[in-house]
Amino acid sequence: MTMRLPRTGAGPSKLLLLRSELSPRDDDILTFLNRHRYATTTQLRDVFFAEHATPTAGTRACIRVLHRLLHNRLVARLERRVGGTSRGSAASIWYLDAPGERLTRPEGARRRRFAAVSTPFLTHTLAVTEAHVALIRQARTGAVTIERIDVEPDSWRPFLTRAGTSTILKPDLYAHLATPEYDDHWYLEVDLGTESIPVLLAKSRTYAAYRATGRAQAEHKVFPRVLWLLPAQARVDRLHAAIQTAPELDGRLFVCATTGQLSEVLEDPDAFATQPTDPEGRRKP
DNA sequence: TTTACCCGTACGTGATGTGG
DNA sequence: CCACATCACGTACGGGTAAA
Repeated sequence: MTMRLPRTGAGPSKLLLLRSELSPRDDDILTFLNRHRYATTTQLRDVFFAEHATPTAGTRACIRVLHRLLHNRLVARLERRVGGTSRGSAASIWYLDAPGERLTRPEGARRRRFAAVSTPFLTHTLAVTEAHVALIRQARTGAVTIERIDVEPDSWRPFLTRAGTSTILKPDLYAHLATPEYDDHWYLEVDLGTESIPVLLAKSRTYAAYRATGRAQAEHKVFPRVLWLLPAQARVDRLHAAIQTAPELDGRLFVCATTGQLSEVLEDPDAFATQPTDPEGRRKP
């Protein structure tokens, strides 16, 4: 014989109450964290508190809001070094606590946990978040309009290669951007210099194989270009050369740049293309 | 009038980067 | 290797505003 015990902790009614107390901005912050898993205080400030008079004031407001969400157990905080023990700053890293994850979970989706991850995974995840934040900053200048951004796993596309192998294309980000002249479609790959050039070439071949299926062209009208974001110019040059000399890779598909060059790439993609003629991935509207 | 909240400035702390 | 500049995060504090 068993007895029913009353639920402890935050039950559904309490959660509904909390949801009604959240501002639209709170919802946006939680949704952003759900999509990206992790974000630093600065990243959240740049996305959600950019209208403040000064960055400092935005930071202050951002921290205040995050502390309120922290108090409600909607978000939690890692206090870890960004970029390892020797380099990086002591940024706070925010992620969804269990109630916050439940609140933002899409209908029918499985529960996800964000607390315990390896440092390399965390660093890469934050770098992807940073790329998205950089796109938002760029959009705020008026240079481009963000039509759509997909984060993993929404950016994933399972497919069969010509050899019949079941594969999944896994871009870190998919971005559809618009300028007055062009629609630009990008697959973004964020590299932190931790993988060998042959590994990057193998990933590049996956893009080539996916392109051969014609499915992305059907989805987007063009095949998006692949933008490799790399930590240093030397690595840009190495990957650039490796792609150019790989006979099975179409250089028109790939753009290599450092993370800091992202805005310049968006301004003039052809200047960074591995093979500048006959640009792929953009289409006149 | 009191309270709670929002905002911005000044400043301390701790870390990185640089030049000698 | 050290001194110094620089940067980012967070706290302290005070002004402003709207609701109770």
